This record gives sequence, structure tokens and C-alpha cells, in this order.
Amino acid sequence: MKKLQIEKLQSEVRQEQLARAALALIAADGLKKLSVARVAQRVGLVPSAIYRHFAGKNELLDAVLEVIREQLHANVAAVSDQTRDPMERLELLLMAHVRLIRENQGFQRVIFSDELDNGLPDRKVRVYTMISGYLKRVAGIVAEGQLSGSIRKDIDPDTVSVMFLGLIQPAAILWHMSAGKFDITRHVNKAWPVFRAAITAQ
Amino acid sequence: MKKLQIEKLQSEVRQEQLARAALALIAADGLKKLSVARVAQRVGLVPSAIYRHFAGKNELLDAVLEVIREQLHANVAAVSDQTRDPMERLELLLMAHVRLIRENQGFQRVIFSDELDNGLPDRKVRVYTMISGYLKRVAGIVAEGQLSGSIRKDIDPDTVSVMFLGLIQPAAILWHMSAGKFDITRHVNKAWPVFRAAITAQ
DNA sequence: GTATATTGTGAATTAGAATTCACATAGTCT
DNA sequence: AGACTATGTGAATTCTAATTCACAATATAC
Repeated sequence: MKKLQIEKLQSEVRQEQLARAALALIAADGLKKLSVARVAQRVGLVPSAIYRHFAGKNELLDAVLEVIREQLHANVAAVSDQTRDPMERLELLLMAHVRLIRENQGFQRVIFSDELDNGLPDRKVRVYTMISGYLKRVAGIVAEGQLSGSIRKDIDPDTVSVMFLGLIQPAAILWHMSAGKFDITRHVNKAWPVFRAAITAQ
Repeated sequence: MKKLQIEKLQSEVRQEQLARAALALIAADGLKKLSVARVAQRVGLVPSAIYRHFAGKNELLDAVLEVIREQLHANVAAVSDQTRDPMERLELLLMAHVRLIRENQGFQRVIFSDELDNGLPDRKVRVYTMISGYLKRVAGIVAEGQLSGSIRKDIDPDTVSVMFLGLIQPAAILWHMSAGKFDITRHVNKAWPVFRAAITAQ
């Protein structure tokens, strides 16, 4: 008898598809409730099929991280295309970051969850590397601003980059915890001018 | 035959003891790996004994949250005892917060974990309320500073309080992820002067 | 078109962990 | 001391979820 089977896809395509499905599920219900079975179901596969494309749940999560990394990277690139002015780049990046978070709670949930912690230090290190990479780009923008004279030269760009993250991060968490009640956009709009003034060269 | 049994303790004492044991385990290995069995073992009890003191794991986690809330509360109170100057209070609180985090990674791990998420919105709301309460106290200090003229009056105290949290929060996460490699104290020491200048009335 | 490799299926296995329960022991009250 | 209640024990139960495996269907290479 001929069994009806879902279309076969090449592993690379499936991997991407599965990673995005996983991220969507995480956004909706959190990492804790993410099961291999649910990811499979979401793309119309049977649980065991996952193992044709990933060695296990860990590798699937690695792929999810990769998706996030790419997205952050793309944000920086897009912003750099829009303007050459460092301060404007920071502002645009901030807004882009907020948008990213609002559109995809999954990011926060993935990055700050212990669920990722395997026991192996690998995973945590990977996330750290990913965030560090993002911060390094931000620090790069800051350094440009210092060179061009628009940003105070007496502050460490790395410090500024972490503070920059601090404009969004706690707000994102409050937003998430309050189920949308805390207005993250409003906060960022009010906090940015204060931050900008603090780093602007006089 | 007479079985050797651990000393019996009143439920209230045990509850506190168990909550602290749980927090210690979370700090060490993360919320994901926290099992009722391990908590019991840590205080020399058998797993099922937990249920004499808590209705279930959820209630145990509630008790852990309570411990954290009390600690944050105590921090604000201690700082307010040390000085009456608002700006000094903020600085002391910042340092106290850093110390708290350094001494107890568990705090971060508990608060930002999806593990807490039951499905019931209860838990998330509770954590949100807890953090909001902390932020309200910070905002209160800021408002005092505005009254006494040391802090700019054109910034919303609530915004400042979230930014204040932003001085520590991302740093704490980086510190945690980097297994101590990222120097949170150094960051805060460099970021604080920038932040202080940003909110100081001129 | 046929052989071969790749991808999908369904059932079974395994493991970890929460929870329950009948029984045992220790405090406490009189 | 006797009785009652609170706390601790150990075994059994149940559930969830990851993972494995033999087999089936599909795609790809020749």
C-alpha cells in the first residue's frame, strides 16, 4: 500500500525550516515547553523525522541560535546602509532592535534561558560570543563617532555598547513579563535622548 | 526496628531552609536542573518529604521568589539607612545590587527563566510585580533627588529607574554567560559616572 | 528506467522527574 | 505513660519527552 507522505526536502532546507519553526514556538510558549515533537508537528513531520536533520535537540537549538545571530547581524548591516552618521546609526539600531524584540519574543526567551545550558559550557559560550559580537559592532559605531568628534572621547566604547544594550534589555524583559503591558517603545523613546546627551561631545 | 531519621523541624523552618537550598542549587546549576529530589537531598530529606511542606514544586518556587524579594527589599532599606542624599543612595544601591548578583547568580537565573512559566500567568505576573516594586523604590529615590534639586527635573523617574536597572542587567547576563570572564564590577564603575552625569541637574 | 542514497514513518524504548500513599517515627499535650 | 498530630520514609505510580530502529516512500544519479 502506498502511504501518503509529506514532500521530501533536502536537509539544508529542512534545517532552516525547523529552526524557524522552533523559534516561533519558543516565542509563543517559551523554551521550556519546546519539544522536538511540537517542532516536527509544526512543519508537518513526525517527531522521529527530526533526527534525519539534526543529531538531537541540542543541534536544533544551535540552529535556532544561528538564526538569531544572522538577524542581529542583518540589523547592523541594514542600519549602516541607511546613514553614515554614527549617532544616527545608533538611534536607528536601537529602534530596529526594539522592533526585532517586539516582533519576536523568542529572541529574549532563547538567549536568557537556562534551558540552553547543557551542562557543556559550549552553549553558554556560544551565546556569549554571539552577544559580544553584536556589542563589538555597536562599539565600532561608537568609536567612529569619537573619531568624527560627535561622541565624547573620554568614554570606553565597550562600556557604551553595554549601556546601549541596557536601554533595551530591561525594558524588553519587563515588556515580556507584563504580557505587553509595559510599553517598551515608550521607554526607549524617553531613554534614548538621555543616553544620547550623556555620550554627546559638547 | 528503629529507623534512624533526620531531626524533625517545624514546617515554617523547613520551608525557609528548602527555599534557600533551592536557590543555592539554582545558582550552581540553573533552574532547569532543579529537581525536587535534589532540593530534598541537600537538606538531608527524602524527596517525598518536600510534600509535607509544599503542595508541589510550584509552591517551592514561590517560596524561592519570596526569598529574592526580601533580599531586594532589604538592599533598598539598608542603603536608605546609610545616607539621605539621593544620588549617593543610587550609587550605593547600584553597588549593593552588583554584590548581590555576584554572590548569588541564582537571582538572575530565577528571574529570567522560562522555567518559572507554568502556563498560569500567575508566576510571570508575580515576578513582574516584584521587579516593578523594586523599580518603584528606585524611582522614589530619583523623585527625592528632583525635589532636592540634585537630579534633572525633566526626566521621568520611572524611565530613570529602568535605565538604572540597565546599568547592571546586561552586565550581569554577560558576566553569567562568560562564566565570570566579563568584569561586571568594572563595567558598573565605568558606566555609573556617565549615568550620573546624565541625570545630574546642571 | 533502475539502482542507490536520502528522507519520512510508526512503534518501541528509555530515562528523568513529579507526585501519591501506606507506614514509621518523633514531638507535644495531658 | 498514653494518645494525638506533625513530620519523615520508601516504594510505587504516572507522565512527559528524547531517542532509536526497522521499514517505507521519494528523490537522484547513472
